[in-house]
Amino acid sequence: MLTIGDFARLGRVSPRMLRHYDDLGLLRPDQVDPVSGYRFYAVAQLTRLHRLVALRDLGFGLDEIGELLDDDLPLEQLRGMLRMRRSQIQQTVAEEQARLRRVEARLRAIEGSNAMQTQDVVLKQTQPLRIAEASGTAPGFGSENLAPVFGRLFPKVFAQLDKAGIAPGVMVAYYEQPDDEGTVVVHAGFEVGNKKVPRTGDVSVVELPVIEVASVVHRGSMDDVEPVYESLVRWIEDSGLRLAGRSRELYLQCHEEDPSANVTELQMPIAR
Amino acid sequence: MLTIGDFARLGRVSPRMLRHYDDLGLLRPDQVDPVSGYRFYAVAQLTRLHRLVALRDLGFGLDEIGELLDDDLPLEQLRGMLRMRRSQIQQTVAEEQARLRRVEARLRAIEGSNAMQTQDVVLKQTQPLRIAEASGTAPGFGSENLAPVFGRLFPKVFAQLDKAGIAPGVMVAYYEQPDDEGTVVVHAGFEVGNKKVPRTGDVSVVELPVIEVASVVHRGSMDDVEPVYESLVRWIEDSGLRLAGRSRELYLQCHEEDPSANVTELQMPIAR
DNA sequence: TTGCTCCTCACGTCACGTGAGGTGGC
DNA sequence: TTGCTCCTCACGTCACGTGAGGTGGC
Repeated sequence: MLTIGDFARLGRVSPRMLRHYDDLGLLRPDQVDPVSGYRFYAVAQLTRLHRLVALRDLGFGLDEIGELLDDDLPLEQLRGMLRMRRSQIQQTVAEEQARLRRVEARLRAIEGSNAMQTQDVVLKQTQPLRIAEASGTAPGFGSENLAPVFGRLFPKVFAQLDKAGIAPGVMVAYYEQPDDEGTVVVHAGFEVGNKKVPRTGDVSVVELPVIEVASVVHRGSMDDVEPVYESLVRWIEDSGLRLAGRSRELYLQCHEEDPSANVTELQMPIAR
Repeated sequence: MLTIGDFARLGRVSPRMLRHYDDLGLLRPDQVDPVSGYRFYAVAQLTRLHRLVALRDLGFGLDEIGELLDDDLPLEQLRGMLRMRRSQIQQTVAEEQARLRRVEARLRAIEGSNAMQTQDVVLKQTQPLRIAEASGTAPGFGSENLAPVFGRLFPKVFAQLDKAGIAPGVMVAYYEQPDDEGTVVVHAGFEVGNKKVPRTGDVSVVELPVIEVASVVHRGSMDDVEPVYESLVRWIEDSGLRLAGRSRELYLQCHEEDPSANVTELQMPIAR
């Protein structure tokens, strides 16, 4: 018969763990002194402790170990739990490897001294977004191409909403894949939440799908957005991800008079 | 100015998180209503939230993020923290992959239906072990070869300890690498803790090094140990580890009259 | 009035580590 | 008497999730 300290040394665990396993009913001492409460363990119990530790080292929680220690656990259930554990670990490994790629991308970015730009890139699901929008075409990207199109589209949508008495939400633009000559279809409009919007010829209501994006917040004029997009694309490639479509832009704060105070979120759809 | 709910939706976090970051001083609201305690955020604060989330996604703790969000953090320190993070993640990945191999080994063991034997294998550091021992040679492994040697060695060491008035601890044996003809040097003795043992010609005191072992508890007669050793070796190979020396045996419970109640721990040194 | 959002506690999570405060045998 | 071991609470860990109980504006 062994004291808790001796049994703990034998099993290479702490006495605290043995008390914990006792509390949870996973490994009861062979005997307990009714007066002092001292726990006494039999050497033969080392088998069960060993099994418990082995399962813990496989990453099972103590609640699962409670089931697994059951002597007449059906083999099929053991197999099932091991398979589940396997796929959980596989997922953990994949996640940590992706995280590792992102850390390494950041380290490379520091060397390349574009540290500022990649500080703030975040992977996330987009918020659900229901917008009233109009579309048009621009001969390419860049403020010089897009500004005139936005100049037509936004007021048009705004006027429609105003006429219907709907307060517009955040200003949004998104793009379709440009054709071979670089011509790009531009969608521009405002978030409308769940409000009913009368349909007219030019303005339609679209629910943008919830997708996974790499997102970065740009502060200042959209004239200066080009390098931010560049580093966003580089970040995505550096992180071992793939671009999966054209970007969305959310003009979160937009003052004509002071573009330096503008805040724009750039979202690029990604795939793994 | 945004309420906490709006800002949370924008940043794809929960209001609870924003309150938590406020409590920790990581992201203070732009304004707080002194009467109601309502928090109000500026759109421009999305930059900082984004940076915070990005760092969190790299696996930094919130205490570290507190340092990293400091605007005039020296570049060298940022680099240092990223490198540390990288090596931590690399270690996590390595550990999880090792764990994955062990789970897969268990699954294979189930199919091979030697499930019982591999249930209890555990990786651990050996306990510090100081023993009084004598050595001899046996023509090979197996009870028929070892029993006569043990029959000479154990009584000899026991007698020495008895003469010196020292209570012997657990009975231990370990082996050296067998030579080409299979002849093996056998060491056998008893744990003596820190007690002083008089040195004599035949009995010497040895501190066994603390090493990493794969350990399994065998119950019953040592005549039946062979298949246990076999599955232990298979487990080691299956887990992607290497054998690194000969085994130790700890006879934790040893009754001549009822060998079926015996408890023996088998330890095999391993390397990664 | 009913929802909705906001607020501040405060408990729960997971597997223990770490005292605090006290007891019993050498 | 001094160490050593044992005991039972009970707090702390980490980043929040989840009520509970209450308030304020549409």
